[in-house]
Amino acid sequence: MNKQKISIHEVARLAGVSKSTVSRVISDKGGSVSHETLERVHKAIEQLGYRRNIVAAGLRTQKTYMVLVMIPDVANPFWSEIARAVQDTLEPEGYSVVIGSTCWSEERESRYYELAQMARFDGVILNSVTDNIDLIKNLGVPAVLIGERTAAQNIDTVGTDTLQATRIGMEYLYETGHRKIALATSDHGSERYLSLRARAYKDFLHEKGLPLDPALLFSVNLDAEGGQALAKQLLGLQDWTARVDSLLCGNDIVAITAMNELRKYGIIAGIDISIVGMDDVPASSQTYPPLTTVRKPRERIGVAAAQLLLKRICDPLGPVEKHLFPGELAIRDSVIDRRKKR
Amino acid sequence: MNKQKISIHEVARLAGVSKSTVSRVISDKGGSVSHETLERVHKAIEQLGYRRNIVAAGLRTQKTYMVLVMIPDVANPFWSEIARAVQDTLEPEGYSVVIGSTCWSEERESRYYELAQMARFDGVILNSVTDNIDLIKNLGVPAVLIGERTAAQNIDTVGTDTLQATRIGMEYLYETGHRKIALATSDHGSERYLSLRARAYKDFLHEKGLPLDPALLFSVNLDAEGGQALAKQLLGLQDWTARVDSLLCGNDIVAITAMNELRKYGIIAGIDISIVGMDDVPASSQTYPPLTTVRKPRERIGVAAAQLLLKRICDPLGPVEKHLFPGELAIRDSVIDRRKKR
DNA sequence: ACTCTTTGTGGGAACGTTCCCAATATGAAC
DNA sequence: GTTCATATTGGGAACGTTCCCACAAAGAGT
Repeated sequence: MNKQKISIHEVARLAGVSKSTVSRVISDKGGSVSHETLERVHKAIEQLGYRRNIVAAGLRTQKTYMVLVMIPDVANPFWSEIARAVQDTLEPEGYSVVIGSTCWSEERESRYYELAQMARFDGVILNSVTDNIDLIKNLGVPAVLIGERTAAQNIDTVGTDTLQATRIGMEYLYETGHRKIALATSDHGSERYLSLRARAYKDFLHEKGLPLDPALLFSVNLDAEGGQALAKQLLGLQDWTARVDSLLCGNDIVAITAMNELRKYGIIAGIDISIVGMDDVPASSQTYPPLTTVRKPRERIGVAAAQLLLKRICDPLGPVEKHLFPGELAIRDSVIDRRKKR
Repeated sequence: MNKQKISIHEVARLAGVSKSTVSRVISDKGGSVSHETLERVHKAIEQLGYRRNIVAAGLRTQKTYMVLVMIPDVANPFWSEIARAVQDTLEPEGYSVVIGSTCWSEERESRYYELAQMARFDGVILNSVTDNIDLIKNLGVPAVLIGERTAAQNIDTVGTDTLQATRIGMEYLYETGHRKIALATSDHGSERYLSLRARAYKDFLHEKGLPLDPALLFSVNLDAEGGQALAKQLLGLQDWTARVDSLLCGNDIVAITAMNELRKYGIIAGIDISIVGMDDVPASSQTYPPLTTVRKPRERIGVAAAQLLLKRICDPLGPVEKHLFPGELAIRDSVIDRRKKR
């Protein structure tokens, strides 16, 4: 908190130039300033300890060069790695990236939506739990969605191909001899994971001529508590050992905590039941046993989201784009090879 | 991107009042406006789809009501939980909290320092790797440090009592019969963890009359790679099994990855070697075996940091405060009870 | 010498909001 | 009726920077 006001006026006075010249020296756009004048201004800046007020610049230029990345769960490395990739991509372009943590809360989302609407950010990259897609569309600021939303056909979107990712998890379980596969996904947002993953799951079962047991479709929060709940629900399923030989989870956090919860009851992943995660966060290779999972290419997602946002900032009226990247299997030790038993 | 300019002037015109009256309606400070006028203004706002420009308000009031939390490793739940506590504390006070992820990079820190200096944030809460403490002191914006820095005696600080936290880890190991304790800490920042934890470590050994083997002081990055490096360095230590019976790690991430790395060589935590972590992040109870660790009260840290920042914003010249909270043991299964063998 | 182009500089106004102060009206107390 | 206090409103200026446009000077070409 400087007691002495130091704006470009004071710098201009000391350097013996106009405020326009000072502005030309300090602003990103610049302009022609002679070398001699440049030095005089820089010396005055240093002498006075002047610091540019970018709020003022932002008001004049209508640009803040700040981008908000709204992520629902900071503690999940999946999201933090996406944020990092966004950062790596946007910073060289002159943008500062900050993270808004929404904690899966619609109220917290609203708070950041308000900031975005009120000229605080030049763009927003987000994953959202809101059912009110129009809210995102009407932000009045360039936005890129991470993760498929069937209701968001006219918002730029980047993500993993949920159908394909779920499918390769199912395929791997099938190929390793599993026939009684349970699916654990999320009921956040009515048209989200539930329908896409459930669809892939049902399609696959149908394609292989396997029966669909609706009770094997679990809906839990995609966090640690959800993983614990999943284990409990599974154990509470009547005659579950006869009905379930494997579990495909909506993310690694759920898979890991379910795995550890089941161990408390003597049920060991990779021995008694097979478990497959989704994401391939760093922790999944650190579990015991290491978790087989479907890797989501989060760096690619982050980079693509950032690039799409840059494009949208340059051309607000350009065509909507959607980039879905395939997942890939990361085979570790949590899946039993049941083919030996056939 | 509205094509039609809608500022308070347009609202005022439609509502048949002055811009001052519109400002009184929309601004946080408010002012007296008759009920009838209030409704007219609100109707005009809705009709025009007006959105307040808080960048403009920020320039006038010299306040943005945004607080930056700079954290070095978003993927470490320790930091994300602190950020959440900060958020929970500051949001009801009218501040919006955003996270700047520095990724242990001094260059990235600098970037956010610049934003802070240039009037973008009302306050900053940070952990920092920079050796240039004056940089933080001269931010010109209220700042609260998380984590002890001996060089930062005149910056508000909140953290865990590193000496005490290290001590109770050592005590627990000692009481369970360990006499050859190795310490893994970080060399980030020359006066940081290394000296405080090393000091507590050396003091404790001295107090118990135990010999100090300098080779048992490991310095690694406090991340997953560091944990792997730690395991390798330990195994590369000549005659290590005779020299080390336990390992106190600088954080849980290091402990967990070291534990898993050692397992690859048939060395099992809780059976062949004892391992204690630091932090008690959620993952530490999910390991196999679950990790004994020193819990850092991150919610308390986050709340205290936020409160200290509020105080600093209100009174920039008030006395410097420092709050160090004690760690507490979270005893799980990674420590061998060696007392039976004495 | 004259014309054209480029470089460099300065002043004014814009950006959108808030706050200060003056003016007016109303109500209560004497 | 007079005085005082409060509620309400409006206009101007401030906040700090950028950009537009005008002007002057210098250099190159004819």
